[in-house]
Amino acid sequence: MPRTQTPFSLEYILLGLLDQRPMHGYDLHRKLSEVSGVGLVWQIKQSQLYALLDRMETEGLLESRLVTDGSRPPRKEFSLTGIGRQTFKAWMVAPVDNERDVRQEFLARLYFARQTSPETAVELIEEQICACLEWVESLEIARQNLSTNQRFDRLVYEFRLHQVRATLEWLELCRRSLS
Amino acid sequence: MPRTQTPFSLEYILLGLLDQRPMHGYDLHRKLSEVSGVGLVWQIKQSQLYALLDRMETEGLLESRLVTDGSRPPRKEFSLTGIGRQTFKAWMVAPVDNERDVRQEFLARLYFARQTSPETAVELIEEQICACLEWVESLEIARQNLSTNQRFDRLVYEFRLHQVRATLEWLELCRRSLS
DNA sequence: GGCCGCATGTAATCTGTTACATGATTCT
DNA sequence: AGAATCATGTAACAGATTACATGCGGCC
Repeated sequence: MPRTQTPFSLEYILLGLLDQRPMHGYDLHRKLSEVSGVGLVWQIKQSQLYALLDRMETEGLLESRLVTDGSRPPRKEFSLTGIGRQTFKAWMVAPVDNERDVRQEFLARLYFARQTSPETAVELIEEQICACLEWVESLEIARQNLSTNQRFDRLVYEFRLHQVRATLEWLELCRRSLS
Repeated sequence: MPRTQTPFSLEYILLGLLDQRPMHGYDLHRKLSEVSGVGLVWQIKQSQLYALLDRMETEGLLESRLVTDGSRPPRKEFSLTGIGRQTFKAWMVAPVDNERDVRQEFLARLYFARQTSPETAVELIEEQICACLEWVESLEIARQNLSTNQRFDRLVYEFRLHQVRATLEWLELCRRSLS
């Protein structure tokens, strides 16, 4: 059964982790609870995790097999299907289209892109730089169209410009660190 | 009946708008749909708005009276109670304690603080600057404690530092524009 | 006659959180 | 003996979004 909805961010994180190696729920939760790697930018609650894995399996993104290892509790090991892998790759190489998505979503994509290959990461970074430059441009236009009495609005646009410019500087830094 | 839970952000926005003058639901929605003022940093769906106003009234933050104006549909005009006003003021003057809350939550507080008085706004800004300086400090410590092979983690901390420093620069700019 | 603005809502659904249930094994 | 770790879940709820329902008055 093919899926109708597009997956949301957390689903891609799980796809990315399972693309590296098959894992069971507990493993995934541990990985996302670390204060390093993806765990630094995204966490998940155990209850949500198991529900999500179930749903992703019925949606055809994952497949599972039961692993019984001696005396330990049986584990349900998940791995990517073809569609799952394809869906993940497409997500990973695309830049985010909103400034507020840089903090979590872009960092997550970068995490996986870096593990794929330096070239993949550099390409992602460069596309994100392009997107940021467009944001700067439209923010500057919006700011210029304000009348002098809209002082608060000006502060808001100024804030966003500061944030995007800081993101741009950081992206340049990332690119340099990968060459 | 006194309320047990603390209100969340959107409730404060509504309190703030109703502190300026009593309004009915439709008015509030229009105000938050403008691409200027608070509407620039926070929006609300009509359905959520009416549900929220109901809840806030039963919680004792608001009171309402029916206004019938000739042939037009009757409106339910809301205004703040004493507790409502008190709750709002306490929220408005406090800095946010997480970097990701600057984008919406701090900007909203600043919007209302500026309308209260320049002094209120300056005080809020200065407290937020203090909070930012602490974030910078702990981010720098976290970054320094990384081993050289945790390159992704370093990028994450570097990103957050860039964002907080940009926020700091912008806050200084805000302060200057108010003196 | 039809559409837009005014004005108030209900119902269903989605993502995510909180709290709880269960049971085995390993560590102290 | 008791606590922590391994391992999988269920149930209830909260905040927010999407879609829909209703009805009046004024304008083109």
